[in-house]
Amino acid sequence: MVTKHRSPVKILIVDDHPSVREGLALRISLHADLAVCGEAETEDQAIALVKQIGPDLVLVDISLKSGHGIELIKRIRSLDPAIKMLVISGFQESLYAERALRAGALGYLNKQESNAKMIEAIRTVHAGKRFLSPEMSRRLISQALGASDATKTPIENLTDRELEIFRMIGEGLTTGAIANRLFLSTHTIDTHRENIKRKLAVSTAAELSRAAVQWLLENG
Amino acid sequence: MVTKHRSPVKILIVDDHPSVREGLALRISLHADLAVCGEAETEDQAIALVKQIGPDLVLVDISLKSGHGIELIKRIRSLDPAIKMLVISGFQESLYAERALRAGALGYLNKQESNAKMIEAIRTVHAGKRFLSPEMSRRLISQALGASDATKTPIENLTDRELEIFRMIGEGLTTGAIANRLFLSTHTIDTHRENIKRKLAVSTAAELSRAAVQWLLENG
DNA sequence: TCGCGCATGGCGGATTCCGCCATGCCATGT
DNA sequence: ACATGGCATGGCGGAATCCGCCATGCGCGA
Repeated sequence: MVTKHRSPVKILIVDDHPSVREGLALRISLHADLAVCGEAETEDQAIALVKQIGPDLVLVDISLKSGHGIELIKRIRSLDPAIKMLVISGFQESLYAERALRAGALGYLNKQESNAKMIEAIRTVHAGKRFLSPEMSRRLISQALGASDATKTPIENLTDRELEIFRMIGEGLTTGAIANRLFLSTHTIDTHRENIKRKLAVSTAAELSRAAVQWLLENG
Repeated sequence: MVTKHRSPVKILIVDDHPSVREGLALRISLHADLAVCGEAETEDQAIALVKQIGPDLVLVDISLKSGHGIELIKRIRSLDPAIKMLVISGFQESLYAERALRAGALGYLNKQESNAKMIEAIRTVHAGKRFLSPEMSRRLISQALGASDATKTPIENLTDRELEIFRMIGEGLTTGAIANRLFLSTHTIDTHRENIKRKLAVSTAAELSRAAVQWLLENG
């Protein structure tokens, strides 16, 4: 690819909170080399905009209602691997960060970070380099070096899909409601519930619900 | 121009996400009759700023890490009952919303709401009137029309037996397990569950479970 | 005495739970 | 190239639960 000298980086913002989107857009627009080229509220909106305007970089809020943004990241990567993605999140939990990075994002940023840090992250990711918090880096490195099991909680052994459903259980959704929201059979949700229960070592639906609500309150 | 204008409403924003604060501040600053006079990240910071600058209205994110903002609302009201408070939240959960309103907030707004809605909420609350979502209003009204005492929290309207069962639900016990422990028929537990659901204004078993776990975690 | 809240429990249909199995996909290793 | 294994999807059948309705009895206050 030819390096572009003057045209600003086209950035697409994906977040389901209008206030967050506006805040991010404002902060970005203060820099001449960056330009917000669109905003999306949902995963489908985001995909449509990616196809339509072909952004250079997508800023994804990982705490989207459906799919946690992980699915969105996967879809964007499969659409165009050249598009850089930076994940922003309110969770300090590395849980989502690691999944997001594995799915194709180049960087991970906490919402609490300063404006300057965010701009730095955007520029770093746009240059094709990873941007991680020091603690994230440390954790991933130590994990790569071997001692992966010790630091993992049972929750981290859940697959992306399982975690998504686990969160919905924690939000108080019924099996049917989850199936509807994900356009899946209730049998599928049943199976996922079964697998989650096994991984978390709980035996009844009531215990599963309790674990999900508790985890969500502590980590959401 | 020699217009005789009222001084703008002084608004203090309390939220632990800088990006959310900036987004809110931007949206507010577009209106001449409103002015952001300060931002706080923590409960203590908020109290200090309230004492220092005496805002007309405080915008509180209910999902603060410590105290869920409820304690903050109580403290501000005891400092100066004239200060209006509007609660914003990413969650539609009635448990916190209702507590917030009872603690002294005048309005409750979901983060997903449009800019116009938020400005409307701010002006309504500043005028000393309540601002609630249709959903919240419906719940509170149906609750008021029920046989419950509106001056108490929903939980306090539970009978001893109901509270006992509510706690067990929160511990993750199934209907059958509760029946066994109390030497009662499962039908009896069913009826109690039904009555508890009505009093707490929730509609499904999943929501009941969520409310029970949440309440148990917050109260011994 | 009358009513009302409270605890108890039954009924029937809808839904969910639970363990089991099957298929298809894809990444990984040999 | 092929085997393996993890992941997502979803069907089956019996058990349990949920859900709204109703009924009984008891105690307490108007």
